[in-house]
Amino acid sequence: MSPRNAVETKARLLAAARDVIRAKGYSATTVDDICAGAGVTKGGFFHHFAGKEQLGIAAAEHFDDMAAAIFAAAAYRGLPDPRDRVLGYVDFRAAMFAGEIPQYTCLLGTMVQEVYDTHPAIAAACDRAMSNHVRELARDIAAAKEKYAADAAWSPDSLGYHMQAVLQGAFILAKAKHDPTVAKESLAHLRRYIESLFPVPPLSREQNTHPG
Amino acid sequence: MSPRNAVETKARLLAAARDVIRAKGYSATTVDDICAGAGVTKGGFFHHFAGKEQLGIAAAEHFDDMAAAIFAAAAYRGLPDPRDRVLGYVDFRAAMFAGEIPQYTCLLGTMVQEVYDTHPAIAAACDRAMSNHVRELARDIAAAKEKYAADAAWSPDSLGYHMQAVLQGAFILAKAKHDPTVAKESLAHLRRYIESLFPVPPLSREQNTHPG
DNA sequence: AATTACATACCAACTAGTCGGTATATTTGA
DNA sequence: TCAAATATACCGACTAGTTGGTATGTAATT
Repeated sequence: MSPRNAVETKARLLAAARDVIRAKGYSATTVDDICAGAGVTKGGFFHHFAGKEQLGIAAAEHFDDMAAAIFAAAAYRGLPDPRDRVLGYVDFRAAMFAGEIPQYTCLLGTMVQEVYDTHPAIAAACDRAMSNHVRELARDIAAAKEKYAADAAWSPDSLGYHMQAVLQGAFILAKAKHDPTVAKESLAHLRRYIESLFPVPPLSREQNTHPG
Repeated sequence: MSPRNAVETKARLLAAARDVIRAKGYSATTVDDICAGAGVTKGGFFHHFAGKEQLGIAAAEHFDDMAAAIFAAAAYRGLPDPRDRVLGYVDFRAAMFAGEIPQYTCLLGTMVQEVYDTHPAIAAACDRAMSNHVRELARDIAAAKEKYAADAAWSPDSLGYHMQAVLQGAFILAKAKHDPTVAKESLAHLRRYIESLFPVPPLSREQNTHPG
């Protein structure tokens, strides 16, 4: 809360944008909403951002950075087998479905749904952020595929995007029902699918848990 | 375009709402937008709807009715085997990913994403419409499950919702990329999953295509 | 004649963005 | 070292335009 700290004020504005937009959507959130959430006046807002659209772009990039940090630090990332890391990602996301809806839903999907046609610059920022996330995920997917399903026809990227699709759709279900139960069941289906894509050889399971 | 036809005017307003909201989102579409799309003035709009929120609710119900008619008339509905009908549904939806984005995306998912917290009545209408759709779908799923995977742990409803989740997520991917390619690949993953859920006995396939 | 189905004109509230001003840092100059 | 000068960070009132909604009028239908 220290005043006259530009980086911190900007961070508060971005955090407020992240929370308010996830709760009300991009179009319905006013810059006054964000100012109130950040404890800044309009003058301060427009000192840091050229306009509402610029804030949307910056919020998408900020969200990507935050997400990257969270997933990089998650425990499942330390698992030796890439198959376990991919499944661990799904479990990690499933465990997030708790508390208030705006806290676990995705700013990128919420924004791009509304503005894909009216604000192409925001849509492009959301695409970049989502693709960054998929790229990280696809590294583990590619490693697991090489180990357990080298000849399969699908690409690691397509599975990474499919996982994002299930997540985004699960968020919509949770919003429609004001309840994450059905959304979590959808993630359970996704997990079962991924398990089936990477069949574990019954006898050599112990050996396969070794890295490499 | 015949004037003084109340039902047709209301239908034009609902059609305009369906198209404009899918293109711009609920919050960003003004009632003037809808009036312009329907060729009606504001007085006419407020004669038919008590307010913008009432229109949103009616649009959700209208969308459900329209979708029900489309899927009831689709060719795959005539297939004798329920497994083929479930897979036929996925193929039917995949084939829809063509043309302009607002023409194949889902009004319900678009709206509920924005208004789940600010307009609970609209969110409830979207939930009802989506659940109606899933209920129809789950009838075929239940029949296929009884025939091919009677002992499986998942419920027909949960798979129906999972299929909707993949579709809703695929729409978001298509919007982010302004391209349906990745979205269609996600549906291909969904199809592969459903195939694996209903394993066809290798020798008795001919017999199994008989109804009953 | 009465009701329905619209059109037109209008309003109060709200919205993104502007603008002049002020308080705090930071740099400069002696 | 310490002002003076300048740049940065932020405030809050204001504006031009937009928005959902209303009040009133009028032509067609019953």
